[in-house]
Amino acid sequence: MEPKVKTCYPEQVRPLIHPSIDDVTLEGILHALADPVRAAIYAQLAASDGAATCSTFVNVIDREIPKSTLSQHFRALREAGLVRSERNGVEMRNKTRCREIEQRFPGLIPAIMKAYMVESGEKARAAKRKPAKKTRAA
Amino acid sequence: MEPKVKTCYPEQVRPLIHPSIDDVTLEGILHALADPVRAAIYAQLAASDGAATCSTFVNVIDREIPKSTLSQHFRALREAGLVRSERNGVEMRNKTRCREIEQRFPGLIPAIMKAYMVESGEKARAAKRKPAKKTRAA
DNA sequence: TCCGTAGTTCGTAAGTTATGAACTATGGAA
DNA sequence: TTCCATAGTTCATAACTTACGAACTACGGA
Repeated sequence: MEPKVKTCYPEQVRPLIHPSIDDVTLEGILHALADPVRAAIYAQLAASDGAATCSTFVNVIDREIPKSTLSQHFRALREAGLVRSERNGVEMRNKTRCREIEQRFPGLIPAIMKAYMVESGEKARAAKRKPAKKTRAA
Repeated sequence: MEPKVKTCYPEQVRPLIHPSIDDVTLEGILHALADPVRAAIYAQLAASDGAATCSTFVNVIDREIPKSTLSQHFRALREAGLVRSERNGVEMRNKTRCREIEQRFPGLIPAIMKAYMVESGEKARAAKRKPAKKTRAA
């Protein structure tokens, strides 16, 4: 019930946490990308690195993802060191930190993304063959 | 409370589940290797692929891992398609399926293992610098 | 000042994981 | 044979993690 000061520097109030590249761990990266939604977000972000906003991804992976869930996924990617987010007015700009990660773990992200493409190619082909089912759900 | 038939073919009773290589997923692999204990087991198994038993790994990662936990970790690695286990008398022989995975996701496992080595190199160096603390635990 | 948009936080329900205790299977010794 | 030790598995449960709706904050116009 405190009067609550309204500051002019929101970044200081709710700072976005970005680990330094030296604190980025393999465990964190694998865990973050082991989630299919986050992998899809990351892949799409990497493919079109013009700094996309969060709400761009409401429909990755062919189902609607609630705002709050998306927000958590972005936090996970950010705190794993995979993306860098910057507030820009009312929205957020997200970019991959692939350059930095490439220096720390050379070849890791490209290999994972390549595997991701292999798999999504397979899925697309399977979906074309019998278009009734979509990948798994009834 | 049934009399319970004792069969001569235990493999048929409690079969070990190994996915076919086509059912191995990127998600499964990343999830399995995102756990530090499993990553250590896999790395050690990959380095010395002479088919190690489970109990060899009671002390990976500088703390004792309970048998039941180890058993679950091996199951996770097996069901992710990362290792193949064969019963051999009273024990189990575990080998990596790296050859197969390399065909399906070329470069993936080598890149992860390389990153793993980068990180464990760092940890070893840090531990040498101040030998009091061991990597994190009190 | 009010409104709409973009995201975050919180509480909770659902799912996952770790581990001790009890169990199964196997190979050898008595 | 029967008994024992060894190697792993299964089960129950406590601890942790995750997903998502509701309520909230922040910003930029009208």
